[in-house]
Amino acid sequence: MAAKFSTGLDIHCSIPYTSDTKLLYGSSSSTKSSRLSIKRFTVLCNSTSKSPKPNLDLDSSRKKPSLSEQLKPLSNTILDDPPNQARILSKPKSTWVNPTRPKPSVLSLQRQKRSSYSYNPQIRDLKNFARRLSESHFSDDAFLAVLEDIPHPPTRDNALLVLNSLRPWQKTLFFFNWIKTRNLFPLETIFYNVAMKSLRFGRQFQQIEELAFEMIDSGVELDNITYSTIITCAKRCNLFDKAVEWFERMYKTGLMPDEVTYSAVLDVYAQLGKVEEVMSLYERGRASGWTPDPVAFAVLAKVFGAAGDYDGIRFVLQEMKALEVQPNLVVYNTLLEAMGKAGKPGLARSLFEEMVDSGLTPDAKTLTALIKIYGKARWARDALDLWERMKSNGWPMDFILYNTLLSMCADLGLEEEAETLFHDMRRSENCRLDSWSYTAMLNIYGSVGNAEKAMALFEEMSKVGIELNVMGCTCLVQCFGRAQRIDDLVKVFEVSVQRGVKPDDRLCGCLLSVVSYCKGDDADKVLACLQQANPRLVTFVKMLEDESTSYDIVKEEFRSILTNTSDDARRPFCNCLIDICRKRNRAERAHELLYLGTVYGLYPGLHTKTPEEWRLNVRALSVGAAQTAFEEWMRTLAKIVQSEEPLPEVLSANTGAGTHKFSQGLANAFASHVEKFAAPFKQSEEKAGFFIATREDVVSWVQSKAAANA
DNA sequence: ATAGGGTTAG
Repeated sequence: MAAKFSTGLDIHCSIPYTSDTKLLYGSSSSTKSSRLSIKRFTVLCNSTSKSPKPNLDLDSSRKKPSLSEQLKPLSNTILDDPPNQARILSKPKSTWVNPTRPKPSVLSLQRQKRSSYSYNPQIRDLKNFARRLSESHFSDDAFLAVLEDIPHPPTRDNALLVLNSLRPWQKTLFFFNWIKTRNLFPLETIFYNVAMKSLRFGRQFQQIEELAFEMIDSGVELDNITYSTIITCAKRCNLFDKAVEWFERMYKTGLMPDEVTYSAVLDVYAQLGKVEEVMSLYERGRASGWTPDPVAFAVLAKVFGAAGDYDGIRFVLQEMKALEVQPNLVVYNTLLEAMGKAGKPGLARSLFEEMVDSGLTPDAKTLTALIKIYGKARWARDALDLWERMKSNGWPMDFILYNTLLSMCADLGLEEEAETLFHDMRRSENCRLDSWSYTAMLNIYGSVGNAEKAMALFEEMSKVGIELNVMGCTCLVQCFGRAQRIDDLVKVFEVSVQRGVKPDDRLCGCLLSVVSYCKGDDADKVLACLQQANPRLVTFVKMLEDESTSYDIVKEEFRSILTNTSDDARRPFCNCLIDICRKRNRAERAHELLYLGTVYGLYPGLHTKTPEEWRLNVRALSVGAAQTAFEEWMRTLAKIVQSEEPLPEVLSANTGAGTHKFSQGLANAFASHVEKFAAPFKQSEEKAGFFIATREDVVSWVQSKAAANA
C-alpha cells in the first residue's frame, strides 16, 4: 500500500491504484433507467463472465495511437524490405542484390572511426585563450579584436582546439564564422560537429539545423556524428518529429547509421513511450546482425520501465544474458527503476544483489532507486538494512538520496529516523535542506499527526525563505485537520494560495476528507477553502445533502466531476463523498455513490469470487465507504439466501492489516460495524485484516433476521 | 563538454 500519495490525504485516500482508462468502464444497460432499486446498485455479486462494456470515456484524449499508426512513418521508409535498399543506398553493393541475403541491414555494424588527435604543443596557450574568451563579456567588436590576438596562428588544428573549448554557443558560433570568413583552410565535417556540440549544449536546434543545411549546400559530408548530434539535440528540445525526420533523411542520402546513431533514435521513441516502435527498431537491428551494447539495453529498459511492463523488463534481462552482454551500472540503475515502476520490489532487491556480486559499486542513483522502491513497498527492514550498508560501505550519497531517505521515512512512518537525518542534513556542509527536505518532514508530521512540529517547521520555512509547495500545503492541511485545528488549517491554506500555490486535486481531496469528519462551523470553514479551489465540488456536496436532488442529477454531476479530476484523486473523492453522506444522514445516497464509483471503475476488484470463496475487498475504501459496501453486500447475500441460490463455502472481507500507523482504523471500524449488525463475520487470527464467515453462519443469520422482521 | 547514444526525488 502506499504511496503514490502517502502525503496528503487520509489513509483511505493514500492507497495507490491503477490509473488505467479501462477501469473507467461500467455497465451501460444498468445505468439507463432512473428508477431506483437495490438490485440496480448491486455490482458486488455479478457474474464475472459478463464483462462490463464501456459507457464512460473519461480519458479519450489520452488514448495512444494504434500500432499501425505508430509504425507508419517508419514503415514508409526505413523499415521496408529489401527492394528499397536500392533507394536507400546511393552506391548499390552486391550484397543487396544477392537473393540469398535474407534481411536488409538497418544499421552499420561498424562504428564510425574517429580521427586521432595529434599532440598539439600549443594546447596550453590555446586553452587558456579559449577560457579567457569564454569567461569574458565582450561586445561583438571587442570579441573580434581579442580574436586577432590569438596566441598562435589559427591553423586547422589550433582553430579546432579553440572551437572545442569555447562556450557558450554564441561564442562558438561567432568563432566558427570568424574562421569561415578568413578562409584559411576548408571547413571539414569535424568543425561542424564541434560547433554543433556547443549549440546542442545551448539547446539551439534551429541553429544546428541551419549549420546542417549549410553543410549540404556546400558539399560538406554529414557523418554519423553529425546526425547523432542533430538527433539528440532535437530530442533534448522535445522536437521528436525533427529527430525522426533527420534519421530518415540519413537513410535517404545513403548513409547507414551506426549503433550510436541507432540507439539515439531508439531513445527518441523510448521518450515518446512508443514501445512497439522501439521493439521494431530493435528487432530490425538484431536481424541485421547487431549485438546491442549496454547503452541500447538501457534504452530498452527505460521504455519498459516507463510502461511498467514487467514482461518487457524480463525480455531485456534475457536478451542480455543470451547475447552475453554484461550490464553496466547505468543499465542496472535503469533496470532497478523499471522494476520499481513495474511494482516488483523483490526482484529489484535480487537484481541489486546480483549487481553488487558482479563487482559493481552502486552510486547515488542506484541507491535512490532502491530506497524509493522499499519505501513505497513499505519494506521497512530492507530500507533500513540498505541504509546501514550505505553507511558502512561508504557508498556515495548526494542530496537527492538524502531527500529520498527522508521521503522513505515518511512512507514508513519513521519519525525519529527522519528527525535524525534532517538534523544531520542541517549540520552537513555538503548538503543543504531544500524544499524537498522540508516537504518530506511535513509529510511525516502530517501522517503521524504531529501538529506542533508541523507548525514549527512551517514557520521555520517562512523564516529561511523556503516556499511551501502544494504538497507541503496538503500535508499541513491533513495534519491540522486531524488535530481539529481548523483555524490553523485555514491560515495555512490562505497563506499558501496568496503565495501562489495552486491547489490541485489532491489538496482538494484532502480538504474534502477534513469536511467529512468536521461538524458545523468547522466544516463550513473548510468548505470555504474548498470553494476557492474547486467550487463545483462544494456545489456537489450541497447537492448530496439536499434530499430533493434526484439520482440522475447526482449521477451526471458526479460523472462530470470525475472526468475533470486527475486519475489518482478520483477514488479519494468518491471515498470522502460517501463519508460525507453517511455523516449527514444520507445513507442511501452513500449507496448510490458507491454504486457509481464501482461502475466508473474506481473500485476494481471490490468483490472477487472463486468457487470456494467470495471476498469483499475494502482495503482501498474509507471507513464510510467500507461500511456502505458491507451493507450492500449483506443485502445482496440476503437476497441470494432468500431465493435459495448457491453460495460458496466461505465468505470473507479484507480490510488490510494496516502497516501504516493510520491505517489500523479501518479494521477496527469494520469490526464494530459488523458487530452492530450482529453479522457472523469473525476477525481471522491467522490472517490479519480478514473477516471470515461460513456459508452456514450467513444463511442462518439471514434467516433469523427474516424471522425477526416477519 | 575535449567531434556522437543511455540512469536519480512527491
